[in-house]
Amino acid sequence: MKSTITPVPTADVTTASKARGRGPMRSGVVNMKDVAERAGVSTSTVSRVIAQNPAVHEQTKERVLAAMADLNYVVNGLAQSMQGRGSRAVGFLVSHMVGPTFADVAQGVEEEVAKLGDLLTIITTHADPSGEMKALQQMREQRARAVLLVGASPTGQDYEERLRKYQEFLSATDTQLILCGHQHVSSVPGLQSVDYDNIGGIRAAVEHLAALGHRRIAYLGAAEGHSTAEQRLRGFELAMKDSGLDLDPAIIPASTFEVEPCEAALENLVSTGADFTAVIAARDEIAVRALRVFRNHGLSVPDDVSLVGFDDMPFMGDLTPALTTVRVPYRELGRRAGMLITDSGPDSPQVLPVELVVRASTSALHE
Amino acid sequence: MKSTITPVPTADVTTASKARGRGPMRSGVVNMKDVAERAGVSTSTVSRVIAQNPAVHEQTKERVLAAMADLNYVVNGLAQSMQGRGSRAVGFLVSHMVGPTFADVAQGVEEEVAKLGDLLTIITTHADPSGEMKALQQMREQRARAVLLVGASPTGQDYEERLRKYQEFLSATDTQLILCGHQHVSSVPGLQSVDYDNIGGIRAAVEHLAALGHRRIAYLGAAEGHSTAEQRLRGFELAMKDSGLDLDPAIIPASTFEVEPCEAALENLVSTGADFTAVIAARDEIAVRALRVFRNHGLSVPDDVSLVGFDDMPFMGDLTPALTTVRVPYRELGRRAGMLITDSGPDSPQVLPVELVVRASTSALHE
DNA sequence: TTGTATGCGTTATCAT
DNA sequence: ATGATAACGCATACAA
Repeated sequence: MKSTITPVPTADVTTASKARGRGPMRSGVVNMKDVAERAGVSTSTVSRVIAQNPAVHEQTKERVLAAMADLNYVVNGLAQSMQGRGSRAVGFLVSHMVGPTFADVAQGVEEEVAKLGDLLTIITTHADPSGEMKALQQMREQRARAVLLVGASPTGQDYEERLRKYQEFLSATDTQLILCGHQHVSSVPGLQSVDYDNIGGIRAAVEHLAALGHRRIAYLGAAEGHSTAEQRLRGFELAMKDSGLDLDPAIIPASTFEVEPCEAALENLVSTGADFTAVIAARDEIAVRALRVFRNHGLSVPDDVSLVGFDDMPFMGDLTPALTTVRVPYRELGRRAGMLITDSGPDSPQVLPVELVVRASTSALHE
Repeated sequence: MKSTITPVPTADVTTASKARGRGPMRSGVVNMKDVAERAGVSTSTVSRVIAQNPAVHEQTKERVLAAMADLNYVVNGLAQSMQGRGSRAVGFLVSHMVGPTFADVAQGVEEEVAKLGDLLTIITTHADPSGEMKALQQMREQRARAVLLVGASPTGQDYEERLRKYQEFLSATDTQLILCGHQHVSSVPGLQSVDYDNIGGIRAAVEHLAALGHRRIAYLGAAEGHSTAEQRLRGFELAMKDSGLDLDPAIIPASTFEVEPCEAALENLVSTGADFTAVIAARDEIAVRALRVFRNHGLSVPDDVSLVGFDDMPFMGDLTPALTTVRVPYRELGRRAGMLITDSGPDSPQVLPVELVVRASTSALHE
């Protein structure tokens, strides 16, 4: 029968309190050498047992395993990572951890990288270049396998320049850089990306409204300088043109991707009696505000005006009226990004399709 | 003038391709020794510069800094951590990364631990003991500073036993175990916890309804075996008693904490003409379904029946009618957990207060 | 102020 | 099948 020693984890180890000369103190945690001594073998053998190396005698292996159990041994992953195989960290950089879209993307990534035993490290950058650099530096120091830049970014030459710097920055530690939920940037060599079809989503919305007879479609969230906002706006412009509809600046108020300014802009549109029969909101959160504005003004959705959102956030189908919106496969987006890291997906830039979910907030134009 | 050498990160390092005898191959990444040689100093000096040790001559320091820049040197955080210096991992274990509550808690934790330079590692356990153990093992191997068990859990002796095991398990690597969003478990010594006031939240809901004249209050989400569900149900029972109201099993259908069964239970209640004037849903998501059921049956909220939810998820104020619900400070919950790790908060078990947000779904009982 | 020597815990190579 | 040894990259005690 096996011995039933109850080990006291951090104490009673042979060398625990050994008086030593130089260098830092022992952590007090059981290490491989302790196991080796207890099992009467060398550390090499212990290492082999851990690595499941078959070239270990069955009996020896059992002795080692027993020693490990007795001493409550836990292999040091940091030391393992130092042996060249690289660390198992995958960095997930996001401006803020906000809402279900973040959660879905993160979940998708985790599902994939966990398959290989990689660890997802999430850092918020506060939408700040210096925060971004700080996070990248941490990921370099951790010798991360990959870093995901998740979500929208400022647009323009500046940012591409920054990405280029990031890419070079990370190359010093052989860390892969991946854009997730951001249009592909071809000017940065070696930069991979996974995105979803913003343009197609807005196009679907426009075509849906056009098919219902709408010709005067307002757009909320028209903004420059924000990658996602620009993509969606561009989609709107393209689709309107392709549908033979007029792009009237009067009902495409320039604002930001934020909720408040859009609400104010719509408020203004409604108060001044602007001419439109439908509204496309660049984000569900804007659409929700629009709903509120219309209600305040005694306007009925969809009888007086049709409304389409974007993202299909939770509860959008539970509003009154239920919101017609564009569903984005955020979870799948994360999964694809993860597959890029684990080499189980194609290397070419991916753009995931989105889907228009038609609900009650849109209806055919009367007469 | 300084030299303007453009360094090629992973190549051209003096010892990069040195033929060697034993051990693993060099990673090819610039290390401290490379920097030391280039600066004409010892690695000790380089180390001191990195550690901001003031006992380094200004000129020497600049030479070292220059060498680091030239070679594109990045300190190895893993090696640092092995000396007890570098940043450490903080594990965030959650069954699924779902919704804004998860995101808020995680954001709160990150805010705090980032202050010490620690890294937040998020792992999903799939509500599965073996997944939990796997995650704990990974965190031990990473020598994590702390592990957070986030969210509800199964209840019962079994689970407390498991927690005890977890605690002992993690003690082998000096890793702190913290419960977050779960009632304190005093039977496990050394186990810390941060929770919010489920009981008080439901009590506030009951008292609000009672003040409005309601006496027949139904409860949706009455379930055993789920820590949060049990807490809230217990809060309901206590508050009803304290308010002098009857606990009628007929309108407290036993179900689960899941949405579907609760919806079915309410459907049944309504169809059979059960006697109640108000409903408390144990979660907002259940409340949303209740809204749907009432609408389908032509019942008006709050005219025919008042409704209260719990969590104050996004958009609850945008429903029709706007939902009265209990707001939980999830972000602050995360922050407190983080403070436990960084030792900037009290060690005693914390229970954060919640707040009833009164909106349109509740109203005074007619006559 | 700086360098030397040693240790952190692991794995890979070579030799037996 | 097993062990001795030399890395991995860094930090510290001590000597100078």
